Amino acid sequence: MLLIDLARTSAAVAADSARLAKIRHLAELLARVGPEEAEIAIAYLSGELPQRQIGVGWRSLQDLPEPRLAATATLTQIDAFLERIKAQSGPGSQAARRALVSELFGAATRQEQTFLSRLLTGELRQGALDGVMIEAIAKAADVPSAEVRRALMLRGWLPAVGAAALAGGVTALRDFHLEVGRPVAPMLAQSAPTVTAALEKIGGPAAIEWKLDGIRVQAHRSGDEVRVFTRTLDDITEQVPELVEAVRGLTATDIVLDGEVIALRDDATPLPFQVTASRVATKVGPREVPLSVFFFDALRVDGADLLDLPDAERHAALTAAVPASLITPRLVTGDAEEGEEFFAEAVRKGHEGVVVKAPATAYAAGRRGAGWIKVKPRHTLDLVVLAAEWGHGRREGKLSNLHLGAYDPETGGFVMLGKTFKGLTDELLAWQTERFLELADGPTTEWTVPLKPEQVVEIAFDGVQRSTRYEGGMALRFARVLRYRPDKRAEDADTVSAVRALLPPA
DNA sequence: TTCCGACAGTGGGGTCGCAAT
DNA sequence: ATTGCGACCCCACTATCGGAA
Repeated sequence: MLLIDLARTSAAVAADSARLAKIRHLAELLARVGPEEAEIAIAYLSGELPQRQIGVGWRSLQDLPEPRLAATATLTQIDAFLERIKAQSGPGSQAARRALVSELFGAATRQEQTFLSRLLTGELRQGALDGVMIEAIAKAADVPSAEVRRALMLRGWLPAVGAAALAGGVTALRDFHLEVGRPVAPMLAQSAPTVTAALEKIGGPAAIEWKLDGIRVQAHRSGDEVRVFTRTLDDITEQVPELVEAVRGLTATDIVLDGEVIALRDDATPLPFQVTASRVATKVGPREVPLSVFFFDALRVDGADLLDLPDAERHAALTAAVPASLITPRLVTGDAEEGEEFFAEAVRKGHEGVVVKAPATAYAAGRRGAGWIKVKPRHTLDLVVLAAEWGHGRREGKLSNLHLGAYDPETGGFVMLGKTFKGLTDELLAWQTERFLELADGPTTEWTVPLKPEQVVEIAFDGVQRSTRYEGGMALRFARVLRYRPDKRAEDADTVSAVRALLPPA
């Protein structure tokens, strides 16, 4: 199959807003692709690469050669080429990559170039990724989409699942099983503003667990062999020896556990997320900060798969196999007041919040099902918009991303604390574009419009963290817009010292 | 007919490793 | 030694479609 076939399908998918039409376009193409190229086609059309990453990002795709007129490249050829690009390493590798990228794009038509650069930068923008592709595979292979979804959870890689479905139907999909050593796509959580709201959503007693601000891990053990994977199924075994030892210390030898690694102080309160992230990312050099691990789910214990069991039964298996010191604190209750107090206690101890879990829910990966609901405290500040950036994609032509500042009464100036683009409705985007063009003041760059510091905006965020990026030495975590405050003047905005007071101890 | 679950899109700060400067 | 890029960790929110109610 030719790359241009995929590029055309992608364009057709992008042109139709209806999801069913997108699925039809994708399924039609999948029906035509041969077994050798099925994985590549599914990967590309769901915005992924068989190589996963090849070391080429937006910057490497800035100056591309003129396109050709004739499209001749096959999927197999493109795949082999990307493999070559990925294989470059050592001194001279960046130049070699550039040369190969140039060769690849020089042999492509304009439409192929567009498709390839979007694919390589991870911005396919066709309104279809894994979720829609699952439906397209189900349609093309004439199998229930639930079967595709389940196989994906177990295998963690949709192109492989899709190729199997196209070649062997439901029978092939049912051949995917939980394998110790191969990571399962992790179950994710929705969110709610309060524990009370979360309990209402679940509609009965629920398990409430501390939400630790660390890194999600899935630990597999078979005999003495232990492997540890992240949320995106990357293998981080070498970076977390403490976790490996903890799992080796269990009596169960055939086990798959879900949990969180985190760096704690001596008094068991959590260190900032940055500390945990730094420790886990470090492959070479000293490991001064110790890591702790807390498990909250068991997917397999002593050869028994638990995925389809309700949460309560999986947790019973977890407590039977793992000592309490390695299990996330948990309370089962239907009482909202008791639940709120448990949440407050977790927050008092410095943790991120809680996760509320419906007792009957099976382990379901991929979808953010209503089985798990996270609850975190929310802070707010009134800040001043210092600049705005032009948006991309569906926000093109709109001023989208805001630079946020706190008031400094000592200088009469403003200290930048970060940016946000979240929480804006289309209406608000339109309004702020007009408003900010009126406030524009100073040298505009290609993307950024500096503003007179007059517009106050109420911002929600999860916390204040230390920053080397901003002069004030602080940045907001997960900032989002709540509403504009036309009633406030810039001098009425929250002050730098008020923000500093929210900074946790080092 | 209305409601709501699931999905895709739009980007945020921070960290590391690696190659180039 | 420093800088820039790519890849990864954490992530919130809105718009939209289409099946459920």
